[in-house]
Amino acid sequence: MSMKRLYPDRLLSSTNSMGERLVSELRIRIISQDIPKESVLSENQIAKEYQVSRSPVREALKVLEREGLVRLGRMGAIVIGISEKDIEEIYDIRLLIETFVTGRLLVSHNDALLNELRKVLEMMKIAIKYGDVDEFSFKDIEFHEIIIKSINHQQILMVWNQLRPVMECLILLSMRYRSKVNYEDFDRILENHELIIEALSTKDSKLMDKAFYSNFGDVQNRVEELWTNAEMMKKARDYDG
Amino acid sequence: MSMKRLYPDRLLSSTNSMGERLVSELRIRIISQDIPKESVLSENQIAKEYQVSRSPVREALKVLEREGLVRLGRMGAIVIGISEKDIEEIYDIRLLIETFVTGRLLVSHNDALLNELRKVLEMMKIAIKYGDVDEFSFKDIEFHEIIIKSINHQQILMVWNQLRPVMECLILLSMRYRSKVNYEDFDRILENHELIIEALSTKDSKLMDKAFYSNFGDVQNRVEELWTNAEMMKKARDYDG
DNA sequence: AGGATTATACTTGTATACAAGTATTCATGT
DNA sequence: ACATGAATACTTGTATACAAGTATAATCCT
Repeated sequence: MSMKRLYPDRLLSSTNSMGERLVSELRIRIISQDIPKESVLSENQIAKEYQVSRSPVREALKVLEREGLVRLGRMGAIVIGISEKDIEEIYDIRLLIETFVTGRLLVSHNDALLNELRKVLEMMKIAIKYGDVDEFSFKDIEFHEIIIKSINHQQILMVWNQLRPVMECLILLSMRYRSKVNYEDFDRILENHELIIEALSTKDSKLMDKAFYSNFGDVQNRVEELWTNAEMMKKARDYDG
Repeated sequence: MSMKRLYPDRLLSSTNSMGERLVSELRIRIISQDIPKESVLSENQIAKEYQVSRSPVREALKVLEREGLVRLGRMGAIVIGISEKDIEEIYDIRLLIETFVTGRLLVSHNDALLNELRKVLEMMKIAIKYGDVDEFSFKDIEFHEIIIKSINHQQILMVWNQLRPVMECLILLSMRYRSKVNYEDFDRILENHELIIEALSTKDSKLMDKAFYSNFGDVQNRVEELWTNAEMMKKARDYDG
């Protein structure tokens, strides 16, 4: 790949195939509107651009189709991208998942889980202390993923896994943007995660719902403008740590 | 493809590529345990068996991996298959989806939806009257899909779409099995669908929940033994209308 | 005989070649 | 000038070829 890469390398385990890298790179380019909506991509064109053959490109496009980011027609892949409605809907699903999960966690106590969550939260604090926004984003997702994995529900996990990559991009971009505009937001995000741990530890279901709900509000509402304002999105794209 | 095909042709629109056909065929073979769990499939082996090249096979396996039916390792694809826990979990998700959807339907009245549901229900009755179990199954799924699609929630639809093919197989197999063992089950399934329509039309949320819940119970519990008993599964596989 | 090492037959990932179909363009006929 | 049709340059879907890696089997050495 020749051009500047938007997706951070460290999130790609070195064993990943070219196809998987392509997916990550194309995904964030589409979501950040570096590849504009309704543009048409062809396998050959992308293959040429990234100096690879059609095989991994084809693979990548299939994945992006399943994530709803492109529509594969007979004549090229049409870029759908992400709308504000999509983002709302994604958080609908996330709320569904997390409500389901915490519902099950109320009846099973699990100290190991709480410990791991505290560990990740500490890491989030460190990350933000040193201005490592990408790492912060990654750990944020990991925090929630740990909770979801804790109930051992394969199908819920699959739904999460389908959503995860897109959400990762959304969070990554919004956090990068914040880091230049609303740095104090991070404190509130951290507080929210404390609240989640608190709710899980006391098994207070109302507190739990409140914590998740306000977490979504925090993560999402504050940067609504990001998704419609091209200038702001450019800032988020051009972030380089 | 040379051997007997388990997946009914008519559900494959003729425009489908070889890869998509392969997916459907492999999926039902895995779920019906015609391909046993923990067996190892290689791209070359399947390609040879179905007289196609590796390209469509590779594509098919990737899809099956996303559905959790196989695990793609460095050395062949290991068949995971479906466990009873998986089935329970799938119906967890389905309940989540349908509860979410009907929650939204309570505030928006939609006569066109009800009409379409009645139409499909009539078709289900005809199908079963003439002993067309596959068509009955297909219409059953369509019934629920229509409801889900009615709220115009892209992400919910994507979750449904991810689940749909596997569920289609589960329903297809269980219905085939019923048709030889518990034919009267179909009447109760029809009644349940009447109940759903009734609940939707009166906007009775309790009735709605009850209808969906008992529908799941009906669809699922009665044939639990199917998924553990190889003989029964063979019957369901060998169904030929 | 038994353990290490080379050979071999597999596996996937990627590149390339070919076939079939579609949109565009350009020429041609009136 | 304009509609019609043939040529061309694209597109995807599939098949095949090659490279790199891995497990199994055979061989060799002690």
